[in-house]
Amino acid sequence: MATIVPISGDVSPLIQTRGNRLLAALSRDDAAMISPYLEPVSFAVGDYITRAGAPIESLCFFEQGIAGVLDSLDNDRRYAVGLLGAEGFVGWPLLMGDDRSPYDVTMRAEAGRALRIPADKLLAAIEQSATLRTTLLRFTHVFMLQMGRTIVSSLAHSIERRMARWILLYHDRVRADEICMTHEEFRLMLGVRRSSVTDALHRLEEEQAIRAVRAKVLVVDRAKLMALAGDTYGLPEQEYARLLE
Amino acid sequence: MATIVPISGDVSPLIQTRGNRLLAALSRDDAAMISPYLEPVSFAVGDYITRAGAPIESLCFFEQGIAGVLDSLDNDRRYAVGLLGAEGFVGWPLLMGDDRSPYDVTMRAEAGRALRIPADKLLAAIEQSATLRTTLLRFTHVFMLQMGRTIVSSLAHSIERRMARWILLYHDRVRADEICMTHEEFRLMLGVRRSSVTDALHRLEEEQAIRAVRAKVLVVDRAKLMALAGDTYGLPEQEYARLLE
DNA sequence: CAGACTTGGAACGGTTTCGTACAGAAACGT
DNA sequence: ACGTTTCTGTACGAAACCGTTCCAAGTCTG
Repeated sequence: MATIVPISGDVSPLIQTRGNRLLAALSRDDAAMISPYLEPVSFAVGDYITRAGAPIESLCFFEQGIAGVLDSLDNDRRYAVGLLGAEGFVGWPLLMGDDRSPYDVTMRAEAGRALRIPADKLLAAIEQSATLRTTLLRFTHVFMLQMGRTIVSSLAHSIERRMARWILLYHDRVRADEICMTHEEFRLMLGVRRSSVTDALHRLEEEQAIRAVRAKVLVVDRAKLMALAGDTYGLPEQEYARLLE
Repeated sequence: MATIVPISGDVSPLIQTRGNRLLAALSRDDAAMISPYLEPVSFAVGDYITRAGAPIESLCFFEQGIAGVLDSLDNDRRYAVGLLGAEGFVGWPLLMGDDRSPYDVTMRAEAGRALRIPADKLLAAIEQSATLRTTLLRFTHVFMLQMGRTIVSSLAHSIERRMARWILLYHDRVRADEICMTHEEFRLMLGVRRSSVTDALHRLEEEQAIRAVRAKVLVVDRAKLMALAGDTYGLPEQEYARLLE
């Protein structure tokens, strides 16, 4: 069941290499500056990387797994505002002059592996190196673009089309066509009731874009998903490539 | 018609002083570094400050007026992803290592006045001063928080409640209880059809939260609007106060 | 003043989505 | 093996929202 399935259709523009892509993009000097402080950590699905309101004590550069960035309303329901994997890191508010995390960040879909660095070490490093700082800020910027597209997507598109987008975002961040996602997981992303998820999944299945089995989604036709997502998918990914490669 | 009406109910936490609040928050040194390059400009309603995809040649610190940050889908419809006024500036992607603007930014509701600085001058300045850089990044961070709340708002709330939120965001950025907003303006923010705006406005009027006259909304009961907006309003504003004052 | 344009109000049927509730199916613990 | 939990499918009426169209009222222009 944990079989690695080759990626279907077009290849995901985001995740190609092992390890964290931001770290891989660093210059030799920048990498040398922070690597002594990087410490490997792992997370199980559901684990919290940060909690809303808590001080940021360290930053995590993911090597595997998917982190969901969640905002909660009235201490009640929670909604995803974004998603990231091995292309990014968690703790960006620190670079933006905030010492607390505004969001819950939790592992989703698959277990995570990351390199963790203490906040003070990284702050010292970006004070020294403008190129390091720029690299990290560029990722933050791309994440902001993703948030922007989440807004227009939720305003303009039906549940089915928004679902296609989220599947793509997950697909980009796993190394297989098999994505572990329960309906409840989708509910978090889409902010809809669980049975609407069921219906939308069935529609995507009828269109042969995916196959859904218990707690899993199989990407069958990536091109079809991209057609459904329209412009709500793609731009942040292109910008990542342009700015960070 | 351009009469200045005193602000009703609780005072807006955002705009109290004249001039740009970020510039006002700068240290003497930081201000001295950039002020030689600041040049006053004005914009009419509808004017573009930046266009999506265009290189960022200058940054604008608003002193008056409201700027809407708009994303467009399939070169067709446009949707607002955020709003800012004299508490912020336009051109933040430059600080994040991007030289192009991802969004259209246009003047809304009322004519604008701003101080403009060439991109290269500002880049040089933030290279010199970490405090200047932090101040500007903090605003960007707060803007990101606003985007996050726009996401949860559009996922969780009805048109009426989302409208209450946008009215508050506008209210904070004008110096009166009179806000110039056509139904078409709301349509842009809410991503709904124009007649839904009409209906929602009527409901808010019935509840005595606002009064709507042609092309204008009068804030009558700010507390009621805040109750409707719930947690989708307030946090970014608090964070602005915490980080920038 | 006359015509053009912008803004707002109302109505239609149709679709999407909601809230809720219930039941079957698969996985899990013991 | 058994009960329990998790995940999924389905159904119901109700509400929200949609696209569209038409018209009235206000504003602007010449």
